[in-house]
Amino acid sequence: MKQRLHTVVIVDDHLLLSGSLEKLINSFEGFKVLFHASNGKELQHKLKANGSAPDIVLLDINMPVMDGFETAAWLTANYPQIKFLALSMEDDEKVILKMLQNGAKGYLLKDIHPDKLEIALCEVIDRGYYHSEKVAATLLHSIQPSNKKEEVKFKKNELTFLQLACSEMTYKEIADIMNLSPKTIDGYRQELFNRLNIKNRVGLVIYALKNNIIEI
Amino acid sequence: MKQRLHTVVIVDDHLLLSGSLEKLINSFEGFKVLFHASNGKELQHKLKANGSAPDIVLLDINMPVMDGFETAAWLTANYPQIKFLALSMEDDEKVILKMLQNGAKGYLLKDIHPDKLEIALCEVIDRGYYHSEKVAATLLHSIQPSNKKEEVKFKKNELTFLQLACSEMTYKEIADIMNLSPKTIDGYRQELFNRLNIKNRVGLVIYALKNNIIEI
DNA sequence: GTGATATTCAGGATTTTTCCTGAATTTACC
DNA sequence: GGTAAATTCAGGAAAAATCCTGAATATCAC
Repeated sequence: MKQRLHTVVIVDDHLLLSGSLEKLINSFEGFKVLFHASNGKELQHKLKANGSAPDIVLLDINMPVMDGFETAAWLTANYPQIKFLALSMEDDEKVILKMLQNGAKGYLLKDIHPDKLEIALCEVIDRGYYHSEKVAATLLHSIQPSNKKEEVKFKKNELTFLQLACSEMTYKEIADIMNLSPKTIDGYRQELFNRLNIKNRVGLVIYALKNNIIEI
Repeated sequence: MKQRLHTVVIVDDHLLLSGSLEKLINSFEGFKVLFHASNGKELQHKLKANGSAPDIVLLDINMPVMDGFETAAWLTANYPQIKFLALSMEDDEKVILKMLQNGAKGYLLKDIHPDKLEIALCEVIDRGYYHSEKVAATLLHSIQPSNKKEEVKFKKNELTFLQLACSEMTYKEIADIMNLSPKTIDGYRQELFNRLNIKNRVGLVIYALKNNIIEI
């Protein structure tokens, strides 16, 4: 005979995906979707309203209101018994690591084959986690060449300056906004040029974009 | 009694979405998914191999190998009897217009409710097209203020300069590469500043990024 | 406190960017 | 050919960015 149904909750702002995912998951033997939420806040409310917690949460990362990172942290803190899998489009190494650090039991790319999803759900139930070859490789890679490129950290003022430098403001105007002397701003600039190994302000903009420090 | 089944083909590189979409669509009355393709090239092959053409194609826009625009043009040219709906994450006005110009019978955002998909499919069968309120509004907007912001075109040299300006090179270095006097480059710069209404080189970089003139 | 370190800021100089005007040359068109 | 328009380029100057060194101040550990 079959064991009881494992319950799943889907958190994703793309209704079309979450809706059709539900059909797919319900077609798997032994799994049933309890409900959806389109962001973390909604998940919080529905979990509180709904008495019973699901076995598994499928958690999208890119969401409005309360994104996957926050939601992951909250789930880990408040519902440690719920196992959740991160669901995302891109395989950004930093993003993967952050989600796993926040307690995700696995990381699924949205371009996987549907059969893989069934495998992943079963493995999470049976072994407590699921890691695709791709993610496993990423994990391996993340610990190997860590000595090569050391972490670049920014102090709060440096970050503010970096963001403001990606605008049409002059350094003098930036100094006014930050309530600092233009000479201090010049110091920030010089320090960043050295640390990031760039030659001019355009380099700053490119760096900020590549490292997701600003959006355009 | 029910009329014959309407056939659907899904073209999307996200297997998870296309796989679960299949379940969803098959659950709609009167619709059946024939097959998937993960890009335009694959669709071409499968259409040729498969004798019968589907009634409807759901066409993702962002795909590798052969994207939605190319595929749309090819479908319109070679299979005019197939009605296809564009499927996308973003509601970029230019993208919507381009797909509709290329023959799409409608434009679906991936965050719509699954019920909307059923409505869209039925309307495409019955009326030949489907336009959500959002897309209809975009269409309206695109024809109204068209007189306000006129098209911005670039000459070949201007474009080259614009791209090179988004680097750490000085204008003198750019002039050397383009085999022109630094004063000519200065002329390009000034002309672009005026036309694009920007104040400095950072503005150029931002403009180039926003308008997909460069990639980072 | 006291020394070490980090932060803020100045002086001063050079390079680059930005701006304005106009001239020489090329191209387009009738 | 001749005229209009576009393109290329110069002179010259002000503003901004870039670079280097060092000093005053604040912060922190002990």
